[in-house]
Amino acid sequence: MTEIPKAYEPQSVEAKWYDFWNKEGCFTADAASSKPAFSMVIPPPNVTGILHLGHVLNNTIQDILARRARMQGFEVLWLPGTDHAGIATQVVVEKRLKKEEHLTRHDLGREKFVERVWKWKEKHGGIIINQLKKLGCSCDWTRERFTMDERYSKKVAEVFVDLYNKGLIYKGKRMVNWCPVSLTALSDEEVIMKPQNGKLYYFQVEVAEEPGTFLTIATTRPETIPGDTAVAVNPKDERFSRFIGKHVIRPIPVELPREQKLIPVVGDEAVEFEFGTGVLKVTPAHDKVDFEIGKRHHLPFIEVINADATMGELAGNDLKGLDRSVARKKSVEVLTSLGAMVKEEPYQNNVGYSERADVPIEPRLSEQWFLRYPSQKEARDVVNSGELKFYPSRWAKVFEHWMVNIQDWCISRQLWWGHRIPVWYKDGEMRCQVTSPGEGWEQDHDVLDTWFSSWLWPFATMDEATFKKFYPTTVLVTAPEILFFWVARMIMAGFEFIGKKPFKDVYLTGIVRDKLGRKMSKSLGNSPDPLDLIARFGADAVRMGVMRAAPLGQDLLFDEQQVELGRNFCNKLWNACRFRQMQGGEVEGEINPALLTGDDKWILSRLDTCIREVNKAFDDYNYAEAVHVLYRFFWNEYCDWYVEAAKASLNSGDEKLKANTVAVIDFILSNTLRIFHPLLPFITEELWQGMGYSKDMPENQGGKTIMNAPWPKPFDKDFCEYYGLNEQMLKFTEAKYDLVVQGRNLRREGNIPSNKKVKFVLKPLTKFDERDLNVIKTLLNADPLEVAENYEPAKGTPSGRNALGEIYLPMDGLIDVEAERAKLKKLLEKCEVEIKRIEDRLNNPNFSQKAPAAVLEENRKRLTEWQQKQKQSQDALAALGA
RNA sequence: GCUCACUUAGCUUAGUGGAAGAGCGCUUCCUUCACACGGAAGAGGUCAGAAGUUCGAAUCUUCUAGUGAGCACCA
Repeated sequence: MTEIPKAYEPQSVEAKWYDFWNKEGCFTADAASSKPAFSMVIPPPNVTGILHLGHVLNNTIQDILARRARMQGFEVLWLPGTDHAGIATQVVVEKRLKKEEHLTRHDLGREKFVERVWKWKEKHGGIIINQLKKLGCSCDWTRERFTMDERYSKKVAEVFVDLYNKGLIYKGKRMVNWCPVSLTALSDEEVIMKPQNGKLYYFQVEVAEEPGTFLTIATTRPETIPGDTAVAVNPKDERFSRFIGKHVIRPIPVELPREQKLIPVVGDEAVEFEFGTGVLKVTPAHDKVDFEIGKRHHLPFIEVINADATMGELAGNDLKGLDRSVARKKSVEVLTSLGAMVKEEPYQNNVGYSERADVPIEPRLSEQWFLRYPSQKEARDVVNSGELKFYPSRWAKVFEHWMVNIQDWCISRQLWWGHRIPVWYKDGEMRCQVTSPGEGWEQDHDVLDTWFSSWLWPFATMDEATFKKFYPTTVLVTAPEILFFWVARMIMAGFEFIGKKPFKDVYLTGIVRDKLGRKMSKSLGNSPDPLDLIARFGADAVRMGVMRAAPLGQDLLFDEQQVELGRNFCNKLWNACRFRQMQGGEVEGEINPALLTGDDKWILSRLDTCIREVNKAFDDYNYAEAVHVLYRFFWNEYCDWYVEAAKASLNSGDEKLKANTVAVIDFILSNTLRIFHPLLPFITEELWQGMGYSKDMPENQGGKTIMNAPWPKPFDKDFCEYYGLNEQMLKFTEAKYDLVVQGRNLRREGNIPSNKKVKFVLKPLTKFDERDLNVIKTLLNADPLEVAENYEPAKGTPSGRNALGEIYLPMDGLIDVEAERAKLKKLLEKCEVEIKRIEDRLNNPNFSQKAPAAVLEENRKRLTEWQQKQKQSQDALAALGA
């Protein structure tokens, strides 16, 4: 590192290193490697997708996992790719077509339109991939896949044929969720229930057999009256059971002759006494529950709503052609004019909305393909037994709940963009096979639900050699929103088609919200653009900010301040390395144990703790904790204490001592950079190379890139012995720092500016060596630091004390005996309270008999400490005079 | 309606039975030679409420209140 800017400038280094890694093949997995495998498949973003903070969270976690695993000696595959996203993509291209050429897809025709989508994909589909690169994601781009790749598509068709042959896929006319905008069926998972403020309309119908007798019916959908083919009551309902078997006169369409308006009253247990009037109108063609009732009582199915949610011919003269919402108002008018309206009241209910088009779905009778889920038992067993783990574990329950209530999956979509259903028709004959049976066979017009291809992602993306080495994958990292859409289905597919689970662990991230706890959304405008954040703060800062804010198992409240903190941290790391550079000397010299100071040993020991804690946090997928540990170690322990203390040695004039200190610094920094690399890949590479730590190193020791440097290991026993790391030394050093804090406090209380050198007196109660005294002097900015075993302070000299000794700040003419006395009294009070509390506890026979020995020991030790402190304070108070 | 989370300092949160911790923010001081994207010292908490178990509860149990999510839905 020659020219070192004062502040870290991420913009100038990120692209450089990403290109370097990519060009050097650092991300490419070797299927022939003898190293143990670590593999992940990326949750494929939609090709239409644009990077949002959810992706950042998700992919940063995966990148951390991948980079750490590489450093730990695994052969890592992180397989990237994109999803063709049926509806989403088709809608995007259709909109564009309409805007730019005023054409609909029907104007172009199916073949031409699909061609257009492909062209669009080639041109715009890679945006999100490039964004992931900006974030630093170390995906194996040589293996990038798309769910409509030729090989992948073939696999999808084969799976369909296989399931068909097993009798799990069937075609049937059923009630499906119909999206009147996209004009396609949807699966239950694509329907979102939303509360609506609507109205409950009460109208009456005359009983045909008893003229003058009326039944009142409550409904939210009066426009479906023309489709009613019965009225249902609960057979146990004494108010109405006598009407069962009779008929009522359906009021709409008004123009029909009386005999065509007669519909039967049926008895069905599904009708609830309490709701509305207890009388239910039954519209078998347009409601799920009514469909079931209709089947039970063999009622006719009259379709009165068209595919586009306008009213059909059978709705009658008053309603036909109207949109469903207009028809609702119109039907109320008609009922009113007939004198059939009783009342309407405000009513809140839930209505299913199409996830993509955001309009109410229409339950619609339609011919679709369905899948009875395969390998359900295996999927449930593997999760229940803990053989496949969810993190956090509560998601396993949510998974189980869904599996228990699982419904057949409607897999056909009336779209053009997607995998076409591999079924062929000719002369009323039907065949299910991957390729056309030959001349004259026409393929089914529908395509498959996008998720029908996504659920094969963990293996359909892998070639034979890759599969052999890397399946099953190690861990899947994804958002909980797609637990049912994707995760559950992949588990079943894994068992059905491979006979093995697709991944060992599933880590479900939180949902990213804004700092007020609201979901990120375009309409709220509270969703920051990650690329903008990267441009302003750097990718490392964004990664750190997001990771720091992600508490385990909970949603993440994002605030730009977090990213700012990440940037500040990078700057700190940068400057700490700069400080090392300014010391000069040999890079990574040998550490001589004989020359180690207490501070050196302390920071080495803290590094060891840091490595252990970070490893545990990463193994638990606890990223916020890992960041917290790293932050504490590097900023609070290394920079705030060690570097400041080391300045005493560095400026001592003792060249050997200085060289040894620099060697310790190099050791710490080399480990720090490596342990930070998964989180902060760019800055650590820049510093690794710039500091010269890569120099003369073999490739597997980080010679080419920090990516290949070994992951730091906790120290073993021999290491600790060799360098003299022990508990006693740590305690001493920490007590030394405590004395410093107390001394600084005196300075603050005495209103002495921190940049002013001032005389401190240390009255030692134990032996300090020269270097320790020098450190205390440096840290206190004391000059001189007088050491006097028999120091007799003037009355009122501000003081602090602990087991190592007493520290005084003599102040000429500014002695405030009262203040010092008050301080000591306050301390004594605290001592009394604590001593009493601990004594009471120890004197309680129940406690001393039942508490574990370690706890007892701990309490006794604490008691001694407080008593010692009490004694010291009493002495000091006595010295002040009464 | 059912299920599951969550409630600790102004904010975001760590803490699964044995002295209430962190970051941000706040107060005061400091441009001293790595860093003002910085340094130093502080203030701030009846751990949502109640009852119980225990020698001992932020932590376990039960109830209550609030917040959030998922599932099921009544026309």
